[in-house]
Amino acid sequence: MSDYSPREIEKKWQSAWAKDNVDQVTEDKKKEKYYCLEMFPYPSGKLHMGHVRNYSIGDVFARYKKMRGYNVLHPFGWDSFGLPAENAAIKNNIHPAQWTYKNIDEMRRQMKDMGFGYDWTREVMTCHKDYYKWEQLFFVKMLNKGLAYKKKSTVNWCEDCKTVLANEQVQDGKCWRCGKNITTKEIEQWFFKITNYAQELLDGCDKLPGWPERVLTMQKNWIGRSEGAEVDFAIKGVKDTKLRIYTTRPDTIFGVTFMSIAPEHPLTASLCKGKPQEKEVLAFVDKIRRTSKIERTAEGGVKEGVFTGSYAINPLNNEEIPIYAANFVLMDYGTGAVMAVPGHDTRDFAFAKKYNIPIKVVIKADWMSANPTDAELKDAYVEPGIMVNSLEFNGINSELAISKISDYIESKKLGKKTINYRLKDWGISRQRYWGCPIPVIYCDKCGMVPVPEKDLPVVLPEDAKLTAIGDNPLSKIDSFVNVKCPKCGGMGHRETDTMDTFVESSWYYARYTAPKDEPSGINKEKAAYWLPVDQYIGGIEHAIMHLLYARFFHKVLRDFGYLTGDEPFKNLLTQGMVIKDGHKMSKSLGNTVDPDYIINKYGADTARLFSVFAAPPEKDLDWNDHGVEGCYRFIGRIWRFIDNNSSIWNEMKGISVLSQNVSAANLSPEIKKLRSFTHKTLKKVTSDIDIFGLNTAVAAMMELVNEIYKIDVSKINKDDKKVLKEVTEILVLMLTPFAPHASCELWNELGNDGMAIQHIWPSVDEKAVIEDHKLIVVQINGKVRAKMEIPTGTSEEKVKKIAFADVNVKKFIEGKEIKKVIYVEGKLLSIAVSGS
RNA sequence: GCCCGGAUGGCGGAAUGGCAGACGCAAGGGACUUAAAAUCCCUCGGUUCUUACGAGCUGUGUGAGUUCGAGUCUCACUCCGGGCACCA
Repeated sequence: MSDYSPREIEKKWQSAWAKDNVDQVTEDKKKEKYYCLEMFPYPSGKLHMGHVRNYSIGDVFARYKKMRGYNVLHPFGWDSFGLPAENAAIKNNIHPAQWTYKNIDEMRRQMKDMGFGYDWTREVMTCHKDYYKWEQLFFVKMLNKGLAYKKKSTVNWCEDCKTVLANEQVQDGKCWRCGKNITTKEIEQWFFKITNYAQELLDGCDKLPGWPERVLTMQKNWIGRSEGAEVDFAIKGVKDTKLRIYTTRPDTIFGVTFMSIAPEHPLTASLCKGKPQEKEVLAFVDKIRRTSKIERTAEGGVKEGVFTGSYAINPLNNEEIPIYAANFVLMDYGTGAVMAVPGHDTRDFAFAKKYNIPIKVVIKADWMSANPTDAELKDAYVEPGIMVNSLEFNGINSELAISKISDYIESKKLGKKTINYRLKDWGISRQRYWGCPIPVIYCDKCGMVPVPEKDLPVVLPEDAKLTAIGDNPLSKIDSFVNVKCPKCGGMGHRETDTMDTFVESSWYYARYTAPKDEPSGINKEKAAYWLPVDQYIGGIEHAIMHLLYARFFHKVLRDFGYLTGDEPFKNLLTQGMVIKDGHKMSKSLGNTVDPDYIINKYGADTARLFSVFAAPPEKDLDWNDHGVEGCYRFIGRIWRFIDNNSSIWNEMKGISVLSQNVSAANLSPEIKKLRSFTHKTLKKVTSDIDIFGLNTAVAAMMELVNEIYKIDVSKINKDDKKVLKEVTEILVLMLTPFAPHASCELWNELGNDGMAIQHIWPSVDEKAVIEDHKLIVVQINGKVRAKMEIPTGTSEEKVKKIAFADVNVKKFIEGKEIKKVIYVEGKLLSIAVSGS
């Protein structure tokens, strides 16, 4: 063997693996399955270190599981629809498809250079009709079930470019292309009724013990279940119309001193009609309508409102209360109208102070008087307390009053108890070209008609002219738009909206189980064998949207009979970002590191090793070029050790030594110690990988190599050599998931046939791990004063006796009173003393 | 504003309530070499005392607390990062 030159051996092994199809899997009922999945990438053009890290973590884990004997599904694909392809198309005058496929080819080459063990026969590309036609089928089914529907909704709109803008295309409230202030526009859009599943998605959070707690917390908060009541307030001087509000605090209803309604509320216009305030209110509504969604939420909490001129009547005490239109009330949450209680809500309090609205206390804390002065009431009192100023409810606890008042409201038919969710339906319409066409045709006679299953896929036409201005390019392709109605045969026109790319990534994990399958898109038997995904790995940025949408889709596909089980991902690992120079690595900041450079200089094994060694997977990784060198040296040290001792491996050729029962009698003490250390390391590496402690697993292997280097190989006997081979084999096998190329090479160099990656994971010789001596630390008043090597199993009495005989211990307890002695078996003796 | 994280040497990081700083990087020293690179070995939180061997004190963002014992648990605070849909 020669010097470690990674690129040569990596190419050699990559082609050997490909030739033998080592990573292809089929359903095998005899083996336990394991589905390991990393989030698929958007083919932006080049792999970045974030990808390298994500896929290295996944590959270590998948290879480890294979060595543990599982039937491992480890697939890969491309999330290949989306906005960047359209932008590139406009900028470089290249078709989005061409740009995308070119990027995929380049990135696939890089992925293969990294030596990731994917079953490439299962590769999917979401922009291919063989993938998205199934999505169109699911859409039609959802439409028929009422899970897909259309409603009016607002989008960012640039008046100059006459185009809809994604949030990303709005910068500081301005159009990124022309710089003009953007406005909003109401258009008909498609939605998925994810809210139908709100409760199940919430309940499911408690059935996912393999997910990080913080991701579940975020999802729960996002779904945002709240219990409250809807109450109808009459409007003074208006007969049939009532103003319906939603509140989570019915206990504060006697403290209402004004009402806030959303500017877009359908009643706003009529409430101010003919009043002196009409002009002002309409101007306010117009201003809010024109502010973009982003701006409106990014205003930094400036609360604004105008009095509409109308009054509502509190149904519980008949008080007249002014109605305000307010910028902070949202039309798409609750009922779009809020009863405002400044005495017990901080936001209402601030608003009341600003507009000089009275503040009324209805819940009293111990320190409060029933009618506190302004000086006394510096802020809203939001805690529970005793009810006051609330007629027959006075004197009871406010928490009890919530249900009492709700019951009262229901019994008097003034409103009803309700459960609300913050979760909104998922808007999937995009006025974009590079996406999955929504399979619907509009006919003057028959109305909206879904495309029949036999006519799917609705193929995205290739001859689109992409520009940054004007309507969706699809709407300008006559051959696409003008089609016959599937129902009556008369002329109709196609829907030109395409779907949000989150739709593609919501079910790809299921498609991988049978990626070529016809005619249903998901093969039930194969999906049932492989799903759920046992380990899902991806960035924390997908903690809410992607993961929630995929969970939703899984439930929908389950209800359609495609899938079994309620959840798609059993265990989830959210990995941190790759940081350089204090910032997230990104093209725009110019602090990217090219993986090709690392691979060419140090090899894929080093790149893989470093990306899992430098930080624990869940944490952000601070990239440092020097650190890479250390991992390269580590592989080099193993390489040289094996190379320098080839005579030993030759001598041992054909002798199986792995985890043998070695008779300790003939071994020299150092070798005996080394064997024990090796099995301890194996135990640690195994349990570390199981819990994704990949950085400490690598550190443990480095320690083992340091120990191996302490052995003087020239002085060891024949039995010692056997053990040395065992030790080295265990090391190489442990290294295999991390650095598969070098490991395969070294495995053969040790005189073994076959591939290390197909070898079974070594097992721990528990006997070798047992220690005959234990190190006992002696603490006096919490400070370490002595360390003692004591034979394992020594009695507490004897340990104490030895400790108290220690010179240093004596020094620190001399002349002092011993208050307490605590012994922790085989570990520590703690002595508490007092006095001087 | 709300929610979720985090803070340990010059740096990345390690530590079931039990020896703080494993492992790696950087730095310094030595061996090998004509030399350099590579490699191999040693030292490496701060500080005081000691010729030395060594011994002591101090130290995990700040301040309290619980405990024989706290980086780890509790409370209050400071700073940093991430997320957000002003949620009635």
